[in-house]
Amino acid sequence: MRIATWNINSIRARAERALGVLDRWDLDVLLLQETKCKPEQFPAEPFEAAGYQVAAAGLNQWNGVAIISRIGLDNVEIGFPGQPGFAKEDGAGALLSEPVVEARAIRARVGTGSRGIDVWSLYIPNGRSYNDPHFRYKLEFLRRLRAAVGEQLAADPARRILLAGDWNVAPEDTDVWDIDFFRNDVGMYVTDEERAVFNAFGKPGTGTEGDFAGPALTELTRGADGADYTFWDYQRLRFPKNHGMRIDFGWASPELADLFAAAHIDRDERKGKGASDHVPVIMEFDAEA
DNA sequence: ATGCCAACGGAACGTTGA
Repeated sequence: MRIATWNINSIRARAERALGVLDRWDLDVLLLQETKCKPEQFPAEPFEAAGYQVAAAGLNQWNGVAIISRIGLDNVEIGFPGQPGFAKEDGAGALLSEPVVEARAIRARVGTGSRGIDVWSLYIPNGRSYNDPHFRYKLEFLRRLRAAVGEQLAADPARRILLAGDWNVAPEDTDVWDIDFFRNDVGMYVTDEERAVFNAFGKPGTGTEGDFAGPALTELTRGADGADYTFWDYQRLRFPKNHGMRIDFGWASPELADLFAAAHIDRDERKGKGASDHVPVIMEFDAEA
C-alpha cells in the first residue's frame, strides 16, 4: 500500500499533475495541503473517474486540505479537538476579531483491511517571523495536535494513525540548504521552540499534570530516497541550485510504523512548467489495502 | 539539465507563502 503527502499549492491549478502523481506512484491515498479552495470548488470529477473518493476542507482561497483515496474514505472529520484558531491582533496584542479555526486538518479512515488506517492531512501554520502572532499560533497548533492524537492513542494504543503533511519545521540543520542563513536571516523553521514541539511527536506522553498521554510516534520519511529536500522556493533559482528545505513529514503510530517499508521523495515533480514548490513524499507499507 | 515567484480574488494590485 502506498500513501503520499503533498503540498500542492492549489488543486485547481494542478489537478492534472495530481492525477499524474497518483498514476506514477500507483497511490492508494494522497493527502493534499494548500488546496486553496472551498470543497464545492474542488475538481473532484477527474479523481472520481480514476476510481478515487475525495474529502476536502476549505473556508476560502487560503490553506485547504484534502484526502483522495481509492481504498475507502470513511469517518471524515475536519479539524481536531482543541485545534486553535487565529485571531487578528492590534500592535498591543488585543484581539481585533474572533479566532478563526482554519482549514488545516482533515482526517479519514481509509483501508478495507482488518482495522484500516486513520490518515490525517495537515498543514501546520507558517510562523512568519519570531515576534509575529503567527509564530505563537504555530507552536500552539502543534502542541494541541500532539495532545489530541495522544489522547486517541492512549484510548486505543493499537490504532493505526498517520499524521502527514507540511509541518513548516526543519527538524535537523541539514534540512535546510544553509543553516546559518536560516538562523540569522530567515529566523523561522529552525528554532528550538519549533523543533521541540515537532520532536514531541516522537516521545511518549506521561498523561500527568496536563501533559499529553499515549505512546511515541515514528517519523517515517527521514531515510527517504530521491532527494534531501521536499520544498524549493520559486524565487532566486532555488531549485536549479538545490537550495531547498525538508519540511514535509509523516508520523506513524506504533502499529502502523511496524508496517512501514520505504519512503520516497518525488523530486522530478518539482521540474517543468506549473510545478508546486513542494514535491510529493511517498510512504510504502507492507500491508494489503 | 531543473531556470530567475505563483495563486488567489477580482479585474489593479494586495495578501500569502517559505
